[in-house]
Amino acid sequence: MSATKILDTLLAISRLLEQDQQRELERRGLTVPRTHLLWVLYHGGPATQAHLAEAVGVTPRHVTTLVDALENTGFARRKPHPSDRRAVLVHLTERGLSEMESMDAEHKALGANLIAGLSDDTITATRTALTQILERLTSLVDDHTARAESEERDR
Amino acid sequence: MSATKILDTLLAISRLLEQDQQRELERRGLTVPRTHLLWVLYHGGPATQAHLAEAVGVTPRHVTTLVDALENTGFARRKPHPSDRRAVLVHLTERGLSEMESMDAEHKALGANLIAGLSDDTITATRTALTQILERLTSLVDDHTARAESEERDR
DNA sequence: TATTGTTATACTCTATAACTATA
DNA sequence: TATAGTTATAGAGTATAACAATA
Repeated sequence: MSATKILDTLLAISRLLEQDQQRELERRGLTVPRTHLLWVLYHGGPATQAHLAEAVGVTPRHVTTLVDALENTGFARRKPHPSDRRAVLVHLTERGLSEMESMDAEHKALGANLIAGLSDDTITATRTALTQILERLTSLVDDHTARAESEERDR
Repeated sequence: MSATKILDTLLAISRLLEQDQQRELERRGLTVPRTHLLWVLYHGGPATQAHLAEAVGVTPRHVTTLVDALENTGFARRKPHPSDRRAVLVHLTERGLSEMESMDAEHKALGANLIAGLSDDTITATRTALTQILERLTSLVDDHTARAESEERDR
């Protein structure tokens, strides 16, 4: 009984989730990074590109590319910032908003569907395990980040 | 207690696993798709590019690009196919082999690390839940694939 | 002087179509 | 005629560096 069984199953689930997500997005004319940006707008309201770069975790330059694409496909729009003439505010169009709403609903349905039929005990134990795994992974990634940064400083 | 809690945790874990993996690969001078190809060579031995395209799930043309990159960085090599002069056999270099071995070891260590300290009952329940989730996701993706294909035929 | 966004350039992943050499 | 791999072309994600306009 290999110790990596759970990790392997998690990885298999990750791949399928990503695969399914990508297909659903493609069907709507979206991509993962663009949707990530829309998601930030959906939850945080109109924002400057500098803010979006920070929130999505890409360079400000790349936000320009993503917003260009989202404007061309009608999911978002730029408008001038009311008080800072350097900046723009990016906001969802009606189409962008309704896509986000329906994706939100699909997400909730999927979550319920995947665990339907499992006993309460099983669900509770799973939640416990996943929470620990998430914590360990988080600290692991933090460690690696710290190490990478210290290596960078050494150069 | 939202029904999407487990799904959200799974998604968070997926993101971290991918993030950590990408950083480890970058440190070694690899990318995810290139590593996927090396992984196939590691487990299946030398292979033609046509076979790799099938195994990795990309176009034969793209295998050319990936193998070019792996040759340039010294992880794999092409050699002529002994009996078919059209084909080449791609095989790991020593460097490619040793990287795969160390990644394999790290993968096993990570799997053990993430669940260390959890009770046997918790682990068993988690395994049950993840197995069901994986099954449901698989059939869901299959459904979506079938639907996409039938839509394609309608065009 | 610092910040916001954009032009310029480059690398990687990925695909389709057309072509060459060989089966 | 079919198969293996490559040249040609293109779209998307992503980054750095240099630059304009504004703060």
